[in-house]
Amino acid sequence: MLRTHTCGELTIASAGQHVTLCGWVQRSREMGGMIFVDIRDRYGITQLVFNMEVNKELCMEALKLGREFVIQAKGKVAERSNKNLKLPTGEIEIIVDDLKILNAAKTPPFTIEDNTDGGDDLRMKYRYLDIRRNPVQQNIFLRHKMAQETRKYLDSKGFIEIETPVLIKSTPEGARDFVVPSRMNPGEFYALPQSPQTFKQLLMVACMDKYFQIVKCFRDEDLRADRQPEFTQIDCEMSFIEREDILQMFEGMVRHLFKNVKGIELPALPRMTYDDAMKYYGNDKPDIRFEMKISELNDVLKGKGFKVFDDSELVVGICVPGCSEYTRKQLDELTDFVKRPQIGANGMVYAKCNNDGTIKSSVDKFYNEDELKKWKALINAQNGDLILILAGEKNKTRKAMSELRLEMGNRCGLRNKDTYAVLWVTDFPLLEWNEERFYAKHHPFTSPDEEGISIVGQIFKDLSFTNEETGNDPNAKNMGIFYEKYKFILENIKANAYDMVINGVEVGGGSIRIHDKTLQQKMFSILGFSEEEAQAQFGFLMNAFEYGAPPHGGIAFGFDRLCSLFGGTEFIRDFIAFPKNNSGRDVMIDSPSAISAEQLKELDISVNKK
RNA sequence: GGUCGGGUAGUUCAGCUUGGUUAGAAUACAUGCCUGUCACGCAUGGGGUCGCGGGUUCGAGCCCCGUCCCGACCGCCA
Repeated sequence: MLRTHTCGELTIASAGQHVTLCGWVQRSREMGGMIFVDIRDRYGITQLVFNMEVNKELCMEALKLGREFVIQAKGKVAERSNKNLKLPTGEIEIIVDDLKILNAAKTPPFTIEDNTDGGDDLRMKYRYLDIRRNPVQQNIFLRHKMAQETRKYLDSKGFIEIETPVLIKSTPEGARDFVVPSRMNPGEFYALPQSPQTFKQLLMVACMDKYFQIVKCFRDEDLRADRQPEFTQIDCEMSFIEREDILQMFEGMVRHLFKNVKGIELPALPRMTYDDAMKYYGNDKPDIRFEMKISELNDVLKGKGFKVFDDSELVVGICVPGCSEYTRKQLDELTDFVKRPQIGANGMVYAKCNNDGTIKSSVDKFYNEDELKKWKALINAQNGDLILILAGEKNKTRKAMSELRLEMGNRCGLRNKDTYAVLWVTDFPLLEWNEERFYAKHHPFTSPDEEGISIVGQIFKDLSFTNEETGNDPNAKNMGIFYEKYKFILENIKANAYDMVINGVEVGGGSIRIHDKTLQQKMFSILGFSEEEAQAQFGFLMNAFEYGAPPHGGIAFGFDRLCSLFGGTEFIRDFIAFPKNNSGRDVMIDSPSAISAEQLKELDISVNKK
């Protein structure tokens, strides 16, 4: 060992000991006759002292030290005459008698300090220096702790960790695949998994019963602050269970994590249906750290001659507590906020519930004081509150109001990052209509709820939904006829699916899966797959279902997001050792990059030159 | 694919509204002084392709057009 101790462990109790420390030079302070050098490693910082009068030669060595030099220092632990109570090791220092420079260092491009002067781009380029900084280290330690506690909990519940392959098969549903050419099979490609979904289901067929994996997944879609092209999931699946078993098991997991990582005892998780989430929060991942629920106001506000409301499908309002004194300027800001193209509202109506009981609105022309009082009652506003109203097409208006609600939550300081509101959102729609066909909202292996299963059965029975009738071809006209006939019914089928939401962030989602080949085939039909396509892409799964598939279901958590939430930010990049930038590039290793003509030839691939 | 913001010293930024002297500050770095500092202090100094290309103008860091890069968001993310 090159060291006897780390830079974070020596205290007054060690005074008098002769020790050897290794680490990086944080900073040196030259005082003429004395030199103080802070030496840093993963564990902390310790002060080294050199004295001109005691050992001039050693001081001359110490003067050569620059920031981030790697050194080994031997010396005696001594109590400081001037203690620094800000440091855990601040009561002692090392009176150095031997100093070795293990490696010199160039001056780093940014300061290695908690509040660095480096910008994001530069820090990513020199991520190995960035990671030396304490806040980044803390994030990485947090992630480690989260992973260990996750394993501890799941292991204690009898889950076994099984690795699934990374080189798999491209499928048309869902996100774009990252694709890997196969040299041995020219012209053919593997795909990297978007999730180990089908493999974990096959493990259930294989009697593994309770499976988990902390696993990298890949999606070739545009990035966000909370989205990376490669990310980590806590992927789980169980057999012989119902929805309730999964909710209990993983409520237990998140409670375990909060307790053991954050020291927080979480209350029992509330549950909300998707329909209620959309109605009251305008969003399927509501932030319930604060109330400010959305009220639907059609009954009272429509039909009074205000054309904007009268022509709207939906009029919604929120009551912002204590904001009746908002100025014209602030209200204009909010109007601009909701009119931004990303939000897309046409305007905003407000009503101030003044402290004296009067109400002043932006539509006084159309609504008298009595009408406004009805608003106030309907929305349950108090004197001093501000009512904000948006109107328009239902989904768009809900979405806009959701954004406005979150903005007002921010403005009112109701979205504290140290407060955690965790809930389950349940009963999602099974299918989503998109222009010409249905897509699975969760994924095509999701089971409809009990009612949905019988509806699907009924549809196929009614119709004798056979190949002759529809061709089972998504492009065929008769598929269109099928959709036309059953769109409304299909749209309203609920999935046996659930999401876990923390502070307005979807951290996990799962479902009870289909384990019956026939039902799975029907689902693929509804999604517009021909029998041949379904067989070609998912035959391996449906074949497996013929050999005794147990009822099963599971869930997957976005591990990076979970870590970032526990760390109090929404930037998952901060919790990934080597993240990609906005354009999917790793600026440190400069990837992706071109490959050689030789490699291309071996892979039988040609690239279009720009 | 789209909207918005940004790109000026090693680094983080100011300067741009209203074009005009040698482009500034902080920090980092270098040198000197300093025996109890710990964001040490003091003094001195070096350091600039104002992202790139074009245009307008007597004159462009500043105005216009294009382009590249970075960030946030919308679309997208079963």
